[in-house]
Amino acid sequence: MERLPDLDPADPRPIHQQIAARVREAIESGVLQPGDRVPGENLLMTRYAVSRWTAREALALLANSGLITKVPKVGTFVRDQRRLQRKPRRYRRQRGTAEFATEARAAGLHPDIEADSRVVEAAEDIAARLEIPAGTEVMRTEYRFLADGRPIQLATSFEPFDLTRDTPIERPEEGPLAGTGVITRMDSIGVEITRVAEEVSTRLPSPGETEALRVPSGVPVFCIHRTFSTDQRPVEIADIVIPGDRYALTYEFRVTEDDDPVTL
Amino acid sequence: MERLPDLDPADPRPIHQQIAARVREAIESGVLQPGDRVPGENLLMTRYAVSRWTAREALALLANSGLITKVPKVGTFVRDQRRLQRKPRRYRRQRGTAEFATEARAAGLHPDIEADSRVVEAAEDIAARLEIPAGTEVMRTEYRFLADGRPIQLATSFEPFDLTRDTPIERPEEGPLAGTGVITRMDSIGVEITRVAEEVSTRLPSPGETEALRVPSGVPVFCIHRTFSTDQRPVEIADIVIPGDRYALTYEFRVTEDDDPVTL
DNA sequence: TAGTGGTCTAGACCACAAT
DNA sequence: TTGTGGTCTAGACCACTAC
Repeated sequence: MERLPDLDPADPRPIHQQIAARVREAIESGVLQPGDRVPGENLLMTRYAVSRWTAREALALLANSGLITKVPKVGTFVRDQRRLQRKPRRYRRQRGTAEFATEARAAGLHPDIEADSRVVEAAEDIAARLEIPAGTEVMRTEYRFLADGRPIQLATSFEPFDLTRDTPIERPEEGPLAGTGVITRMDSIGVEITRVAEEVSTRLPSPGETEALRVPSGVPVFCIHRTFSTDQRPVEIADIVIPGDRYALTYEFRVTEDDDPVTL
Repeated sequence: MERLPDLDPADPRPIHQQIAARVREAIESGVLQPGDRVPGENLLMTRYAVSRWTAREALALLANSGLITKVPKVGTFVRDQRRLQRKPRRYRRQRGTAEFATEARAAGLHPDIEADSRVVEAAEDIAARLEIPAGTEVMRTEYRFLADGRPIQLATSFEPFDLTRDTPIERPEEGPLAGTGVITRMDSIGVEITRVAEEVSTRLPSPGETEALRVPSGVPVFCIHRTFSTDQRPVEIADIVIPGDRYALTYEFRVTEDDDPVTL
């Protein structure tokens, strides 16, 4: 019945770590395939003659490292580790469609975008990133990106309101240019975006993000701070949160001489 | 003595989650500052009249989300959430020094690099990324990057051995060009690198990485697959592992017309 | 020596899913 | 109905740190 090997009495590690190692080896060697049921708490208790806590802790180790998923009242299963999607990050003019929708369709998924815009006063950190005084009016837009109905990306963008006030693109996701992307929209009011900067960090999701993105426990998220700028000033910043298990971010450059900047 | 508020009997959440929420609020509100001691298991047991397990689970929740650090036999402390270092990613010729050493010195740290090179036969995945047949000889180099003696970055690089065999740069970290970076080294044998691609993913560290990088539990790592190419072919690939709590990756582009690629 | 977190036992009750 | 994981109690021994 049980494929898991015995423990090694000479192993100095705690028992729960040894049990976790046995299960891990079974997964990494392919004995247990993604989606397979992992021996549960009861099974581990009897198999290794340990208490509930020890078995539970062993599984917790694996769940926290993202190797397995616990489904309450159903069982524990090997997680699928594949990264299904890519996020090529290039920025071009005249795109005609926003990044996300293009990517999703390329992956055969039906994209959907929910957006909620309102004018707010810029907080300290937002103001600093937009290089405007704190308290200045900005248009803040919260996005939820859905693929086949599942939320897959969150973003909050800020645009200085003095730029877009009383223009057709006052609200990013309304009007004729909805869904075309920042560069196209800004172009339409004569604002030429020439630079993009992204700062990528990673962390475990907050409880709110766990819920909104439905990420399994133990899966980190990417957090991207993106800035679109003209030659003069930043004109849009966005904070983007992406599940780390479903995306890889790709960046490409061309190497140039000396102090000349990079290109692809 | 205790600043933590009482629990709400009407709260439907499990007790350990409620306790974790109280501690979390104390940290996020600034009552507990980074480095401060967090109420330990014994204190939580008496404060909320719960068992050891409940108190422990509450702290485990916070530790797994990276908010606190448990130090065995010493106590539990609020983790410093600041990202101390940046990793500007630009690639230029004639750099003279490898990326890492420059970055570290800029941050006032003493850099140190350990490297171990050997010739191996390329496995399937490595061969595919280098666009060579599997089994071809490659020079594989394992790096450990230290800052002030602490390991802070791991990398494994692969170079097709037919390129560098019997040249002064056969082993990347030996000879006169040690520490100068791939672009400079390849230049010296007439191989002109013109493109760089990075694919960034994130995950929780493997047990080995946890140990090698000494990352606290609950901290994800960046995993970067980097490819240096000439106009003809890939000439170096590297898998880089970086603690996610100490680095942010920055990428900058210049926006270009239509199908023209990106630049900074 | 007192206090900490690490590890572990041996129980218990629960709601829910699968059957 | 059975089995699952979720939650929780009430103990225990340990090694190590701080004092």
